[in-house]
Amino acid sequence: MPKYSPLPERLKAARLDRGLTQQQLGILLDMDPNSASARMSQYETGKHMPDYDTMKRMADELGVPVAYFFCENELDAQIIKQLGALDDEQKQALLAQLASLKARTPVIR
Amino acid sequence: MPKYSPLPERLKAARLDRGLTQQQLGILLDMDPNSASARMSQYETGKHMPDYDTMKRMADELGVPVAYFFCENELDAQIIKQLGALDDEQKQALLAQLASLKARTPVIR
DNA sequence: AGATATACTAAGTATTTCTTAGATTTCAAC
DNA sequence: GTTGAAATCTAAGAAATACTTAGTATATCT
Repeated sequence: MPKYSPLPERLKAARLDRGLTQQQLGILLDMDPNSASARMSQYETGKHMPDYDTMKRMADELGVPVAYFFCENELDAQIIKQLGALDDEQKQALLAQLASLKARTPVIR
Repeated sequence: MPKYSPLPERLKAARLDRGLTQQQLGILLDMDPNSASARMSQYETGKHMPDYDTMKRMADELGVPVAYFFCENELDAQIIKQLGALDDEQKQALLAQLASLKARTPVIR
């Protein structure tokens, strides 16, 4: 029974970017230090799924949006990760651009 | 005990966009018709959280990425929903634009 | 008011995650 | 290539959560 979710690979990538061990990250998320390692491993191997509150703490600690964990391909993942760096004004401009984009390619002026 | 997640409001918005009742959507997702209504209601009221496989079927049926359910504000939600309409080439261009964007506002040329 | 469609909820059952206690893997130093 | 330590992983019972059932509540017609 292969219960797929993209979270394991996204979580691992974001954790390694920060140079943290599974246990270190778990402890930063206020997990019991005795179970932090096991839990984080279960998440990264896809054995178990964290609840939303845990995902939110992970995301905040790792500097990505929660939505990042649910991107099924690397391209979407990179884009959504970059979104976190934009302010609302920039997001508004981007949205307007996307809305008006039906066949054109976005470019920087 | 307020266990927040953005999924309920996103799910409801996407479902209503499609003009479906909770039960209709549940049945489209292959749920037992006898429990489809109760389950969908529990998701939309935030009582329970669906597993990934269920979220994936919801997303496909409603025409949004799974990541859409995890956007905490309307702006991010709209942007991520629009992302689904882009092909890989357009996404690559967008990513390049975001990567080089540190203070500038994106525009269409 | 009555009928119907839609949404919601309590409670028990079923299923999943979390904790515990270790086993396995990785890897640097010797 | 063996040792030791750090990191990751895993089985199984305890704890928590979702799913099913059966029904209640709410809204909208006629």
